[in-house]
Amino acid sequence: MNTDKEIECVKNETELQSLPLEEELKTEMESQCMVLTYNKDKTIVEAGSFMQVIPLVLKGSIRVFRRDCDMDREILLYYIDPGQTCIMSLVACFGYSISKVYAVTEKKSRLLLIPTTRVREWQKKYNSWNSFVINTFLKRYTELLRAFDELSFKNIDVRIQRYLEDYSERNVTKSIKRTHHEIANELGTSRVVVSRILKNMENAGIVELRRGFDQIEKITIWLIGLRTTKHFLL
Amino acid sequence: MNTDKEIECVKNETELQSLPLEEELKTEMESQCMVLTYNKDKTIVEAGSFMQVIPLVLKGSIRVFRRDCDMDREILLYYIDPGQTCIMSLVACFGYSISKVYAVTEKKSRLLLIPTTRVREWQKKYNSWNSFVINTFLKRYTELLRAFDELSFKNIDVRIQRYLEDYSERNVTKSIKRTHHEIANELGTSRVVVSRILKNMENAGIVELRRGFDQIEKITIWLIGLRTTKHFLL
DNA sequence: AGTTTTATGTAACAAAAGTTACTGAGTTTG
DNA sequence: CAAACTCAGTAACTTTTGTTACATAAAACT
Repeated sequence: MNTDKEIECVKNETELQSLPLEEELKTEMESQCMVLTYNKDKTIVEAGSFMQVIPLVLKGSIRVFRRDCDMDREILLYYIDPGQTCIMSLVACFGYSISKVYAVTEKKSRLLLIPTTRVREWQKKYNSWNSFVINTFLKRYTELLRAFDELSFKNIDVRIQRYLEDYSERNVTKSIKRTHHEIANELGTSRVVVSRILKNMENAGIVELRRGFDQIEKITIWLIGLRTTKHFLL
Repeated sequence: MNTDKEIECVKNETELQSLPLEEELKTEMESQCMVLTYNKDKTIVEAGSFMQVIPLVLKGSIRVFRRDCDMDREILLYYIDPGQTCIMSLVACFGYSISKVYAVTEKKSRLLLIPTTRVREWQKKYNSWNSFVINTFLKRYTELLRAFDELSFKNIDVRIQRYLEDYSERNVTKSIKRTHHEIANELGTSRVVVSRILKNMENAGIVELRRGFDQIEKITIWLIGLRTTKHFLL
C-alpha cells in the first residue's frame, strides 16, 4: 500500500506561511531548501547516519526512538509534529557526534529539508530562527527529563496509563489504534507485559479492548475513563 | 565542619581569565556578576525555586539530581564542573517552567552568578556566549540521552560498573570514596542492592572494598581492574 | 574506654518485570 | 474456502530488583 520511496514534490508557496518566522527568512527558505513528501513508515534518519540536512515537519509527524541491538528492543524518545524539528539532527548539525536514533514517519508527511550550513548561519542572522533553535532544545530537554523520570520512578502500569493518556490527547481521540506490540516498543518493554496490563485495565473498567474494527485500521483500545487511580493492579 | 552558609568573597580578576570567552564579555561579567564561594554540600538550587541568576562554576563542582518525594529516592542527572553551567537554570531562564531538580555543591566551590537578564542579552551580543549556551544544551542533552538509554536497556550491575568507571575517570583515581548509600542515590536504587552487587564484584576480583582509610575520608572502593566482562554476576 | 552513630553484610522474602510456550481469534491471501 | 499470518490471551516460570530485618564493623563522640 505504502511504497517506501519518498515522493518528490514541487514547493508550494503557501506551506511555509504558518511558520512563526520572519518573512525574509521564509523567502530564503524557499530558495535554499527542499520540500519532500514521505509516505507512512518511511525511515528518515538511520542510526548515526551523517546529516546533510535537518528536517522540519510541515505536515504529518515523525516518531524518533532509540534501539538496543543486543536485546532487540526499542524505546520512543519523542514525536516531531508540524512546526517542529528533530533535536538529534540539530545536535549533529552543531557538531556533536550523534547518538544512534531512528526516525520514522508516523503518517504521510511533508518535510522541509534545511541544509545544516544554513542552520548555523541563520541562527546568527535571524532572531526568530535563534529562538526556534533554543526552544527546540528547551522543549526536548524538558521532555526527555520527564521520560527519564518516569523510567526511574514509575512502574510500567502507570507508564502505560500515561502513554494512553498522551496518545489520546495528542490525537484528540479516545480510540487508540495500536497493537500491543507497538505500545511495548514505544515503552521499551515486551508485548506480553503490555497485554497483561491492558487486560488488567480492562477488568478494572478503565479501557475496553477491541480488535480490527474499521476494515483497514489497526487494533483499538477504547478509553472508557482513564482515572488516576494509583494501583488498580492486584 | 562545613557551615551551611555561603562565604561572600571579593572578586578576583584573574578567575575569569581561563574562560574561553571574548575579553569584552569578561569585562562585562566582572562588572555585572557576583562571585561567591560555597562550602561543600551547600544547596544551590532547591526544587523549582525561581531563578534570578544562573551559576557558572569557576572552581569545585556541583551535583544535580532529581528526587521522587513519594519514594524518597533520588537519581543523579549530571555534574557541573569548572567552566560549565546548569542547564536547568538555562531552561528556566529561557522561559520554560523548571522541573524540580536539586543542585548541591560536591566540594567547596566558587561560582559566578550571572543575572538571567544578561544571559539572553549576551546570547545575541557575543558569539562566544551564544556558542557556550548552545554547547551546554548539546552536552547535557547527549548526556541525558545516554543516561536514559542505560536506564532503559541496562541492568543495575552494569550501571554500577559504569558509574565506577565514570567516577574513576572524572576524578583521575582508582580509589572511590563514596558510601554505598551515596552510590545508590546517584543511581536511583537502594543501598542494599548496591552493597550486594559491590560484594559480588569484589568476589569476582573486580574491586576491593575498604572502610574509612585516611582518617577523615569516606569509604573506599578500590578498583582493581574494571573489565568489561559482560556478566560476572552469578 | 564506653556509648552512639554511621556504614556495611547478609538472609529471607516480596514485588515487578521479562520470557517461553502454547492457544485461539481474526485477517489476509492464494 | 483453506492455508498462512498476525495479533492477543494466558499460564507457568525465571530473573531482576526492591524491602525488611537484623548483625556486625568501624568511626565519631563524649
